[in-house]
Amino acid sequence: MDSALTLFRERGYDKTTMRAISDEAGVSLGNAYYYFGSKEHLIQAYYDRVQEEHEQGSVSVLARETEFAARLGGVFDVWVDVAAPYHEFAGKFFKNAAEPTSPLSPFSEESQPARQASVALFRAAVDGSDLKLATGLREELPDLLWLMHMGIVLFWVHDQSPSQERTRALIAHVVPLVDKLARMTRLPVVRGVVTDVLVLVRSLRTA
Amino acid sequence: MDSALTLFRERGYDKTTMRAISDEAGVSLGNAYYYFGSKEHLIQAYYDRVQEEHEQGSVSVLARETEFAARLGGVFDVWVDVAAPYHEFAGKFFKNAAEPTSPLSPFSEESQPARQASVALFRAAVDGSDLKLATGLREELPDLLWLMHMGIVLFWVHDQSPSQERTRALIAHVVPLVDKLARMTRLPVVRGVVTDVLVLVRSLRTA
DNA sequence: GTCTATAGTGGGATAGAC
DNA sequence: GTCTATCCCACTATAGAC
Repeated sequence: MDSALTLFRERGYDKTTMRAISDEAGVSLGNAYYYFGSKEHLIQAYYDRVQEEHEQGSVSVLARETEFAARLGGVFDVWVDVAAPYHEFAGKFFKNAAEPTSPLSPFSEESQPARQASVALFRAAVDGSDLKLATGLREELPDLLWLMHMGIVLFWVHDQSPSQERTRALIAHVVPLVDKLARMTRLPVVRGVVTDVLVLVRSLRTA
Repeated sequence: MDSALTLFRERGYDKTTMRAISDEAGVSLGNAYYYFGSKEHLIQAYYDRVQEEHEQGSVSVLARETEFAARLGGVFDVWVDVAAPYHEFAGKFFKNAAEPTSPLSPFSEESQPARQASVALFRAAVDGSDLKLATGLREELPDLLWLMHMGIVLFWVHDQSPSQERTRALIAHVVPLVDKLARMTRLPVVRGVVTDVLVLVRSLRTA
């Protein structure tokens, strides 16, 4: 995995052959395939690394901040920081992850552990905050925030601005909005809609 | 393109070789490559076909319905109908479209015409309806609905239920919710949030 | 400029010996 | 578990017909 990640970074995903990776790792081609079912499976290393660093990087943010907006924005920002080094060929990764049958898909069975770890991060951001929510929403909100995170990732992958500053601007704009919306959920007028959303989210999850 | 689409449908994308496609079309392999730079370029045929049929199929819906929810749901449903025959290999198509550098990406320069045509469909759904909106929202809403459409497509690609009934259920649940939300935009309490969203959407588009 | 035929190459993936 | 040898097929190259 280390060999693969190094070479991916040096030459890009497409130009890195499985033969080069196995050579670099000092094993035979067949042996590489014994451990990794396909070239795409090696991308899992990148995922796992980003996921792990995202968790570690978020610790200090979540320890420091108490306001919901600061916690959420912090967690989003940390992801952009840790993912940055691989932004150039993240598109290739993303392409492979986008296929539903791929084990790399963020919605796949195989990536459930990573997904749950990520959702847990957002749950921590919510739970440790000052946020007061409509009843029932507290349970589902982390999933919705994870989904929003996926949207930000999609934006980031397409973001060609220097240092991905457009993505950072998006986060800076979106977070206060989410904060405002979340606090509005307790208003009587809004409650009906919140209930509808919760019913929808739950029906999707159970099927 | 017809040969390719037929074979993709019969055996799937991976099991269809370029040789088989060129044979089926009665041309040489080299000639197939003369017109299509790669196997993936043939997917463009599918993309174009769905877009065209989506427009055509939506005409009768938009002529028949006047209520916003019915018009929007109709347009969403028509897409699921026309895309259905190719659902099995749609994942391959989607994979291709997901790469930011790909001309097939729905966000790319090259697919701007198709994207605008699609947005126009949603604009028609809004404009011909009974819907009353907060000022300013009428202009941006079609773009937001197109984005929602992309979300539904994402769900559809991952949907393994028979006849993609989960996607249809999603549409059936989401449309009334959107209708409700859209009508709420004129309420005083909600107005502030609507303005925030509009500012955000506009700032993203101009950059 | 459009097309055919044929002969490659490269690299992802696999079979099967050990 | 590790290897070598091989398959398969997307893709390229080329030479030439019309």
